[in-house]
Amino acid sequence: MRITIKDIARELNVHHSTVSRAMRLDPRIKAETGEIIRNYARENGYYANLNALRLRNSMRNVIALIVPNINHRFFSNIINCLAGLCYEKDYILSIYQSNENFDHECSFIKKLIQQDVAGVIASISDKTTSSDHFRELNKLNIPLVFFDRVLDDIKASRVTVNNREVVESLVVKLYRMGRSRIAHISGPDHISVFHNRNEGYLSGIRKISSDYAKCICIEEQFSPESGREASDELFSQETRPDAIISTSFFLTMGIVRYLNEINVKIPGEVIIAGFGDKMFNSLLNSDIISIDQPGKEMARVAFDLLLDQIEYKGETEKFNYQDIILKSTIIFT
Amino acid sequence: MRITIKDIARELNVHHSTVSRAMRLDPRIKAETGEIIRNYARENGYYANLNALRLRNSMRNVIALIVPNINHRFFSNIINCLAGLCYEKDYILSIYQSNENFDHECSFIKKLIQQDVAGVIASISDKTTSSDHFRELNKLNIPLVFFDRVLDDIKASRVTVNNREVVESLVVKLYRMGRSRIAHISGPDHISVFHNRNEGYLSGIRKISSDYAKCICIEEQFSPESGREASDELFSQETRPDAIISTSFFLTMGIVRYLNEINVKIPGEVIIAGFGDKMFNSLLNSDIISIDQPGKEMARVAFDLLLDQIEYKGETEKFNYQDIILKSTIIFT
DNA sequence: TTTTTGTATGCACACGTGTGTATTATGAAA
DNA sequence: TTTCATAATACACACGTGTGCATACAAAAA
Repeated sequence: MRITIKDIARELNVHHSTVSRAMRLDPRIKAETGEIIRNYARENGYYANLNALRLRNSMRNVIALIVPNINHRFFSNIINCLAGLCYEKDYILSIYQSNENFDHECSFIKKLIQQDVAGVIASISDKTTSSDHFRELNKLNIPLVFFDRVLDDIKASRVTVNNREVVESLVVKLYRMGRSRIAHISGPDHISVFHNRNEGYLSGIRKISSDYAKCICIEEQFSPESGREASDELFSQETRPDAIISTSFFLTMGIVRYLNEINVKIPGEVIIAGFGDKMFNSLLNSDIISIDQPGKEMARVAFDLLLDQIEYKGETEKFNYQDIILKSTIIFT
Repeated sequence: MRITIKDIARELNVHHSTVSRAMRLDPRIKAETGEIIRNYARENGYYANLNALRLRNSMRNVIALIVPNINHRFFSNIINCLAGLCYEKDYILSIYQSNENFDHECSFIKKLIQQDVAGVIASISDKTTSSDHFRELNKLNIPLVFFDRVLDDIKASRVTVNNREVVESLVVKLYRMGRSRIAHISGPDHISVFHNRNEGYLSGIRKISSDYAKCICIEEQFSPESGREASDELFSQETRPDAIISTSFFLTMGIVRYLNEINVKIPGEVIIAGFGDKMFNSLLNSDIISIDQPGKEMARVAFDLLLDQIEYKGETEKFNYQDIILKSTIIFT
């Protein structure tokens, strides 16, 4: 199959260690011999076997990424950024998609460990409640950084956005814009992201002392349909909302369509604020308020934190895990 | 660091080969001994070293995927599907993003070879004109399948969609709908996908014997801005189009916005047909005709073709490379 | 008891590389 | 020619695992 240093050695009647040294330009090999060997290697398409190298040097140059779903703008953006960063630093990025499946997530951890990865960057599935499988990484001192959807009870750095604060301040801002019946269409409360948004929502409602507080947590996969159903629930009640905060673009799609159908004016009768790209939100209706997540920055910070852990050589117990909270921005125009 | 079979062997006063056999449930190891060993291994968190396994068994369980850009719905959808397929078949999917950069693509090939991957699935960058770097894979008998954006002069299977036919038939259909000034906003002609669409366009125009034929090839990255500029070019000429075929969603965004601004009615005055998700296209205007790419099927077929090559044990020269052309569907509603 | 049969485990090598140390070859000085 | 220093290369082992074969030991048959 592939040619090895032993093949070269046999062919040129030298020892394989000589070939090895020649390839790494070791000065102990005579220049002339080195030339001959390297030429032969080049001409015969020699490639060092990475598995052997890794074994020999216990080399780790793979960074693993676990995400719930690649086919999702937020995550594919993160991947895009991480891919670039890894390329620069000569790491290989191995991507694992849990598909919101807890068992897959567990089995990935095992594979990662076997792979002997340098470190793991992860955003947990929406079924993940226990952190036992991740704790396995701790045991083996494999660096771990969570982003966006995080677990708390485990040694790891975390990068999140200020979900709590941004929703709270959004509620207050909507109140100042004259809205007091503000609804919230959110995700499963056991996921950190949505939990924080829910908390922010409630705390905002308390601040403005409104007696209208409706928070619908969508448990299934976000889709226009579930967005539509949630809005229908809100609008079939006696008191209707005059503002809705939506936690995902696909939900917002359903909400906007529903409102169009029942002829409710945006933003006149109901203001819509949704998490996600301004560009995509404005496709639905240019008056939607967008809460933009700093994906690029998140990737950068997560990567840097992971590298810190990878390069840290001191006592494990003393490592200073970081908990970085980035700011998302509310775009009104 | 991590515990090895040698550590276990030393601890339990047996030979490491005994441990190895015990772990693989070799019947030659006494049940009782096996139990003791496996228990010890479990309790002490033993994980087989994959690099050693790979070296020992010249095991290849990594499939590499090269794509121009992960953060793109078409590709992220493909990745999503491939991730699932790989998971089922116990392959690890290693994803490389060329970022439309030729040098990155070349350097990836080298890394792939070193990695000793089982096979490669690739969609080339828009800068790639030579296939020399991919030919390196041929030399080493590393299975290769192209999808969507393919190279011709190389031993590989290919999965594409019937770009030529679908655009040709679309032109004819638009003609039957009463349109004769059909424009085409496309991508770089040296990329197979766009080349075929362009050919289909021209051939369609010939079929309907129209004397209006405007094909604008966007060379830079697709964006709403470039879509807008292209439409502006079309509409600032004396004869205006009454139908536009757009090659990408982001272009379509720009086109639709431009038409809204200059108050041209869709589909009354101009019919818009765009490649991409029906769901996204209809966000822009529910009357847009969508040309849907069978992403899931493409992933499935590419994966199967790759597995065929991987599992093929006969003479390399005799392998029957496939050239599969899938059908994209035109969605009118 | 000895021989046979079978069972349980150990030994040695292989996979491809890299490196400390030993060995040989080369040339210069004695 | 011998001796020594130095340059050039070979040897042997290690990384962690798996496996054919040899060995050891026990039980059953002779």
